[in-house]
Amino acid sequence: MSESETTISSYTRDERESDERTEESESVRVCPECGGSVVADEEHGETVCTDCGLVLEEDAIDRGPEWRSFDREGESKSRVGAPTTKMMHDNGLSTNIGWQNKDAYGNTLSAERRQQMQRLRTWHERFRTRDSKERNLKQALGEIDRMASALGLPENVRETASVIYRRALSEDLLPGRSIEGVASASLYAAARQANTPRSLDELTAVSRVDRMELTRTYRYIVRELKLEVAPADPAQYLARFASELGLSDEGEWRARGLLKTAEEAGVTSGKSPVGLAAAAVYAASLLTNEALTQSQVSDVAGVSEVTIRNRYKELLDAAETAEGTPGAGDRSPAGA
DNA sequence: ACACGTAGAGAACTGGT
DNA sequence: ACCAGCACTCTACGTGT
Repeated sequence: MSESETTISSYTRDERESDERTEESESVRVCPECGGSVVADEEHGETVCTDCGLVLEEDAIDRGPEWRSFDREGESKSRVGAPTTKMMHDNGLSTNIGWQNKDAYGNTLSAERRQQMQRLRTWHERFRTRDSKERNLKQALGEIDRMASALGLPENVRETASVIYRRALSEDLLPGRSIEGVASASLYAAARQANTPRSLDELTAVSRVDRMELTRTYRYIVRELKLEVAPADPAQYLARFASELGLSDEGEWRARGLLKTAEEAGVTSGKSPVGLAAAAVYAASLLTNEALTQSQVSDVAGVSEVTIRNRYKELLDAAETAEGTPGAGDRSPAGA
């Protein structure tokens, strides 16, 4: 793969350099003022006369190649080519034999040649998706794409689901499980990781597997792949909520402290992170006399007022009990 | 208007068998 | 592997300040 890559890119570079040379030689003109020779100063984006210094054109656009390499040092500066994607079983890097039945010069092929090409296409396709894992992957990614479309999930979720599925495949989690089941579970996990969760019911509505198999498979792959679902840290919501509600820096700081003490007191386990963040913001607004209402916070955070009510008292209680014991050494596990 | 509490329903996870 | 129970959240409603 890397061989063909370097071949292609070096070709591209040569071609571009020769293009530049032609442009340069064509752009030699004569100065209308003094009759001297005119050159393009590409560094400054100007076309100037070398004799009298008259500027004929300025702010020229440099259409040449970039001189920096944005990927790896010393490699091609070319940006040509489609992006690779995990959504295709071969990362979108495969080649295909064209369908037009024309040769490289655009001439139509003879009947004999056409038959030959057709056979080649068939075999090429067979080799491309040769072993069972590749075929498996091809089918699964198709499923993921179909379900994601039906659920209106964005592309990054599909990418994530594809990656999860690939990991499941490479860790041999597939035997004994259906492709559709693992594909559905991957998508479910991906949607949750991307903070655009879909409920199990929504997923089973578009999936070919029933709800039980989905939950079973989902739990299995989460455990085996040690996936981090559930956005672990409530604090990551704080900044957004605080700015949308116009909470002061002081308030945001106190909210962060409330979450920290609550976590150390072990009262956050099992609670929804969004609810905790919302409650922390509300509680902090009370402490700093900023008078945010529960419904304001509820609107921005997307959790009910009831949840805020239930949580914010716990947060304040935890903060009070922690008042006397500023134990920094104690670190209780938040997850369990 | 806002804060607060409660009841009933539903969804997702956990543990027992 | 399956099922029942559980803790949590939501909606809806009523009450108090």
